[in-house]
Amino acid sequence: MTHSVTKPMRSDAVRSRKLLLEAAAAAFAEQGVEVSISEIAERAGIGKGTVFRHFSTKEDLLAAVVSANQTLLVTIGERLARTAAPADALLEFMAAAIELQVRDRAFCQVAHGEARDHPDVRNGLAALTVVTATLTDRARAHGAIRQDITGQDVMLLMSGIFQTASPLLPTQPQLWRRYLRLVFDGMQADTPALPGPPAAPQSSWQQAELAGSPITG
Amino acid sequence: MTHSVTKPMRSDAVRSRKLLLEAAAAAFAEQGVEVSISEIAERAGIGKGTVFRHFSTKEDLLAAVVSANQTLLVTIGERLARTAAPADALLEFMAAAIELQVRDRAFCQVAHGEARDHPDVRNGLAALTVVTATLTDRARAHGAIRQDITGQDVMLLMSGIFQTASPLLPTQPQLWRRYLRLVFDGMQADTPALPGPPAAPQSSWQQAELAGSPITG
Amino acid sequence: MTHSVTKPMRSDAVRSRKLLLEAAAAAFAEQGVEVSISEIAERAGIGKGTVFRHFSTKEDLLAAVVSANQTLLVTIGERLARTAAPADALLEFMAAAIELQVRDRAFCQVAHGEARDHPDVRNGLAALTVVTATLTDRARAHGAIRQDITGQDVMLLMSGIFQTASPLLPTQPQLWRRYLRLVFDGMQADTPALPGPPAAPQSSWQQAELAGSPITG
Amino acid sequence: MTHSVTKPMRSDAVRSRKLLLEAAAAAFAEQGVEVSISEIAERAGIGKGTVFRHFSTKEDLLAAVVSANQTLLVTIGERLARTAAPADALLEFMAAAIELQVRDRAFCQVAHGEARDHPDVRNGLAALTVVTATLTDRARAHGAIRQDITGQDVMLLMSGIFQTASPLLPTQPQLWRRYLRLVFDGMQADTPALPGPPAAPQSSWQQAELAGSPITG
DNA sequence: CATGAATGAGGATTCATTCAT
DNA sequence: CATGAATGAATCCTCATTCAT
Repeated sequence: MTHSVTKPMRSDAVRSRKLLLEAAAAAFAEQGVEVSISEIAERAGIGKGTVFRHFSTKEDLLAAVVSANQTLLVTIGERLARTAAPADALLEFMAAAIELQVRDRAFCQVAHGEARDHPDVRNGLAALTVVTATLTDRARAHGAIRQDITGQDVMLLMSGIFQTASPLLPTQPQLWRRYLRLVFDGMQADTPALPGPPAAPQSSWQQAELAGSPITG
Repeated sequence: MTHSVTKPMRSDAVRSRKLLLEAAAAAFAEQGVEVSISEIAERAGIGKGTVFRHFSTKEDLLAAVVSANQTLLVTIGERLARTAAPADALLEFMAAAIELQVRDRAFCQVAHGEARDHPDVRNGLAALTVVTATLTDRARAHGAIRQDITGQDVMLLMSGIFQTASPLLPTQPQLWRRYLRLVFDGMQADTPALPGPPAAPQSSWQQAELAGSPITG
Repeated sequence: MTHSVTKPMRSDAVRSRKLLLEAAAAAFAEQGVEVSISEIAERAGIGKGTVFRHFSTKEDLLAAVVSANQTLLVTIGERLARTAAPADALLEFMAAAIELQVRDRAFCQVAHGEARDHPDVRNGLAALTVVTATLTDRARAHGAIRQDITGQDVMLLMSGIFQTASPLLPTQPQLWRRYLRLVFDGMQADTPALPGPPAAPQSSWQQAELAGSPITG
Repeated sequence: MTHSVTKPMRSDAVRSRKLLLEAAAAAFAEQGVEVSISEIAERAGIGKGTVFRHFSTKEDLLAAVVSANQTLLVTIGERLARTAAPADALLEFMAAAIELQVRDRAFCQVAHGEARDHPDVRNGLAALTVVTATLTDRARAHGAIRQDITGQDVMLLMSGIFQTASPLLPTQPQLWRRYLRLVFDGMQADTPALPGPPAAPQSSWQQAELAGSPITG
């Protein structure tokens, strides 16, 4: 990940990389993963070749953008875990995650499998899983949410909420708050246990892949 | 809709069309709208040209698959509205919709704008909106859900739930039941009003298009 | 060409063939040789398969239409040769040919090589060449045109005139009369001999093909 | 037109573009507008993608080839207007135009409407119209041609002559001289006025389009 | 015999990626 | 090292022709 043993980047290369990542983040967010490398390069004001100098495939670039978001979220989650009360910390974390992602078309696609095999994305997801579990466990321990909710449930619910609100984002940019509130109410509901086991940990993605889709068979 | 005056289809054409629609439904569900016509044709065991004989563009084919799903849902919803108690009707309708769509990758993309301009899809959505509103209004009138939930909210929540559960579908095909329960609990919660206005009716999609995205600006 | 030894056509087949030829003539005239067999069949009110029952390739159909025009012209030319004065006969023949063809987009394309290899077209052209030469020779013998104009020249000039006027046909349908008059004046001009030899007889088309194009080489 | 502020093209791009334009000109000339991009690319010895890098549609490529010819002709005409006597200037201009175009199958198709809507072609045609009118007016003013011949007539006649001679080009490449002479004699003929009004100025093409074809109705 | 359903080769175009400048 | 020119595989779609009904 880091380049501590390699020669340090030239300053213009550093600048190019920054421009590229910003442009890519914006482009992926607006248009989804189908946006072309040409357009990203143009938005960054650099040449197409330079994109491939920094990231040897398009998927690497996407993974870099996605994992930067993941890292940011992890940081936010860790801070909240240290500074906020259990219930507040979890709710604020979910709000932050959703607000960050609701504007991001590519993130929805990633949630559905795009680039999920990339090491950086996988690592980011693992870190995110850890911090989400921490926050969830604290909230659960303090009775702020029902007993049968796991960190993995929370991760999926965050993803679901932004996807719920995403279609109407242009006209109702705050709609996600409505559904976050509703879902959080559900997370606190004092009703019989939720049906089925909680979501399995992330490694199930790999198993899923190996197993083949039950739809096809 | 019906073609009572038209000559009936030849049996081989009927068979081809059936194979095609099944193959297309499966392919779109598994791989999303990006799946190629060639692959669909191959899976159906027919020639590429035959696909275009039945649907003159790829988008028409997608719209046919999507609107068939929409029609099925509308039928289910209408039956439930006649036969089931208000709260049960709504819950069962949501369950049916989610179960039908959770397996469908293309449906997620449609929820995010793909093919939404196709007349068949638009009509299907309108019909779906009507029946969802009916069921929601009944449930609300009977006090089965909180007062500030609209049919449009329900449509978005259904879409969100299947998208929540979709990533883990291969290993945990029943996971959506968990989140449907949780959301339905949230829909019944006796807490202060949900923040913000409910989702605007569907026509806001068009307005959104005209208004341009606030993200880009 | 004729089917004297074969079984006579069924009356519905005769009717289909007539409808087909009329529709094809109109379609080729309006849209050129690129018009699709589907459209021709539809205009004729018959099935696509029936087109191929009557003409086993599209080129055969085109050749039939073209050679019907050629035959008609030959008939007109032969009558004029019998009934009109030499100069009038030639001028009227040219007028008839141009008027017939000026509306025909496909004919321009045939003039430039399309279907020229088809036996029927070749035969029609041969017959047309004969009658044109007859009329030209008579006119020349009577001093109605300059001595160095041949029948082949006249054939090419007819073709050129309708192509001159063709682009403006929609707005000025009578424009060809203007250029026929002008060319006919040129054919009578009392000036030094025209440069170069007259056009060679039609067989040169074949030689041309074998020789390859001087442009490419 | 010129790109004085733009970065100069890279030498390899210049070479590709030159190869492409030459190959395209030859291919369109020989085979007409129906020639495939694949074949053009192959003849140019470049990849298919490179064609689209230089011209974003096939029609743009065709327009580039056609308008290069138009520009060349305009230049020739303007020089002749400055340097030659009125009658000679017109005759030489017609000769140059015909010689340039007689080899060009695509040009015939353009004369019949192909690509006429492309801005470059339209502009080229307008410029060609202007210079032809200038030369024609001078010749008429000096009594070198009859009074009722307009520039528009001359443009159509040039087009007609090369189309007259085009079919026999491979075996008789100089045949057009024969018909140019004949037509020019006709343009000088001292006979009663030519029938009908002269050809309308070029804008009639547009009117024609709007009016619909009298053939179809 | 007529029909139109099925076919698949072929065409224009896009775009991630490679490589000469 | 940055650039953008070149590449060609892959995509959607058309249409002459074949063949089952």
